[in-house]
Amino acid sequence: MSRWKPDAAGRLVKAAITLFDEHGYEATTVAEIAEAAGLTKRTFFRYFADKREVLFMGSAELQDRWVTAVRDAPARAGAMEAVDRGLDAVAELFGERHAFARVRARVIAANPELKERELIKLTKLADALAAALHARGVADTAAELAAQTGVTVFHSAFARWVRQDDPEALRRLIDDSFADLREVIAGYPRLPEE
Amino acid sequence: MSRWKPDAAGRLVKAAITLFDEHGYEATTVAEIAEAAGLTKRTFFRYFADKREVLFMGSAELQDRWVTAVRDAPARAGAMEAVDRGLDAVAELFGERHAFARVRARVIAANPELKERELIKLTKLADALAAALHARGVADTAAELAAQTGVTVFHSAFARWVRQDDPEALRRLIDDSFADLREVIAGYPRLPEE
DNA sequence: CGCGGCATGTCACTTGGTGACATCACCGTA
DNA sequence: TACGGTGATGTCACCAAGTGACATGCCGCG
Repeated sequence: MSRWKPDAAGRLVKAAITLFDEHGYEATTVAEIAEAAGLTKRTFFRYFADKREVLFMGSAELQDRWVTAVRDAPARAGAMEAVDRGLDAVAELFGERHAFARVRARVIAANPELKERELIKLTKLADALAAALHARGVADTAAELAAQTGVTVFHSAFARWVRQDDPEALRRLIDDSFADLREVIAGYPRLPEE
Repeated sequence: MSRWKPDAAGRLVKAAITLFDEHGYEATTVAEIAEAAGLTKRTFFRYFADKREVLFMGSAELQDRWVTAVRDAPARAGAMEAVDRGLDAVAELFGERHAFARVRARVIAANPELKERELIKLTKLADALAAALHARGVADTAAELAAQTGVTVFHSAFARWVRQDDPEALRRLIDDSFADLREVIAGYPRLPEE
């Protein structure tokens, strides 16, 4: 038996999400989380840069999958299509984590600090996607906008996914968002009256 | 002569942006800002909920103008067009603040915490716009997407505006972003090859 | 056997942020 | 003129996030 119980980071995440869900994010101190995981505050900060970060471990994996899929999309696929390919991989990734995602989403929704962190993660994700598109030869601004649009669509669909019960519904919800977006954009500009 | 020097909030903002620009955001303490403004730390927190907020006083005005313009757009204007109407008002608002906006943008860009705050302000802005669109009869998801898209376009254009020298260029840059976006979206989906 | 690395603990410290209470010029009113 | 209320500010004590320096002690390796 080794000196320490294994998976310290995992224990911290689990303890954190449990306590956040029970008592709220603000009311939970890092010391409490650490204690619940059988560790100390100092150790918590060795694994996570700050208190919020404990809820965002998985975001790197999301980004990796999506970016990889964009890079590997067929050369003839346009920017938006390449982005959409990534969403297949992403939807699959979340399929089995519906329950966890729901709790996590509830905790995040209840706290502005956590929403901020989520938004910056999404922005970094968009930046990474834009870079991947750029590498495919998409022009600068177009890459940026296609990436940001893909993230927006995903975010919108994800929000609905955690509000309903079917873990398999994510891909369909994404398609719905895409369709709505296309309609919204297609309708503009109308005849610029004046 | 009144008991206190006037415009405490304004003095705090000015002191803060100066110090942030000179020494960096993190290296500047709230106590230092307050002292530079001839006040105390406690008073700083009476005007601003936290240290970041001192850089985001103006965002309420941006939101008000945009939302108002959306509400007042002609009834027959579509969602995206109503959003675009607001951008006229917004572009005008920023015309005379190019210099200040540049310093502020530099400070924000240099610090992740501040970027987070900016993102959540933009999200709240998008939410407010979506609500205004909803009030115009636009369907839920469509309103959300149109609003978020408008904010994305604005943000992209704004970032380019502070990187160049012409204070009047904002509206044109917005139009450029819009054009790029339309092109990106219009190209998708191609034939969904299998 | 001994030694060094590495995950963790201990401790002291800075800073953001808050609650409770004190201060005191200004203003209206008797 | 005196007097009491109001409101912006100051003072003080405190909590929690986050960090740097250093201590500890199993584990594996020579």
